[in-house]
Amino acid sequence: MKVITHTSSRAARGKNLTIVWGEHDFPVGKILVALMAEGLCWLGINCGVKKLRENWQGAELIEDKAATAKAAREIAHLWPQNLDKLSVPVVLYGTAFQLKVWKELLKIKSGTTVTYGQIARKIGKPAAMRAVGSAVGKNTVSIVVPCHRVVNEASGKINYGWGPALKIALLKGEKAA
DNA sequence: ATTTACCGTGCTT
DNA sequence: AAGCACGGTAAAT
Repeated sequence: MKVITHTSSRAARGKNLTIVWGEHDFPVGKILVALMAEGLCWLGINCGVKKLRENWQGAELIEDKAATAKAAREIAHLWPQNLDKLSVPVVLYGTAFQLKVWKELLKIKSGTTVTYGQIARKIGKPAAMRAVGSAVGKNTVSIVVPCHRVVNEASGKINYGWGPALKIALLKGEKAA
């Protein structure tokens, strides 16, 4: 899987960008797939365009289901084991710190989980697990960048942007496969 | 069992 | 430019 990264703050994101998006079926719900010229820049679960607009403020958003169908089909087909074979490049916009965290997420094997603390240690900032938590939460390409494989160290506390039930469903699907 | 300290980000003042 | 709230964990109370 090809990954393209851009360092930017949230506010600077989306200027002069055209993004096409569409909603498609996925085993655990509807996914909203968004593509820009470089590749896949957003994947939300049951989320609606509102979230997309919040994250790409300055961008021009165009609904075009036909344009996103191919990528969506590929994602549904490759999940859960083979997402790293995705032919569409993944485009990540974030701060240097966020990009580091997201790249760590990409290394997590399907069917396994890591804790926020482990990621903090891996990126050389062992005390920054809270920051890792917020960076994980700001991931824009769910499922492909497996933010759902990051769990709390203690007890069964589950926190997930698209709802805890979805996180469980994703993990269950990957474990079973 | 509660509180404190740690870090990066984005929103508010 | 400074302050605040958020999010997860280990250590101190």
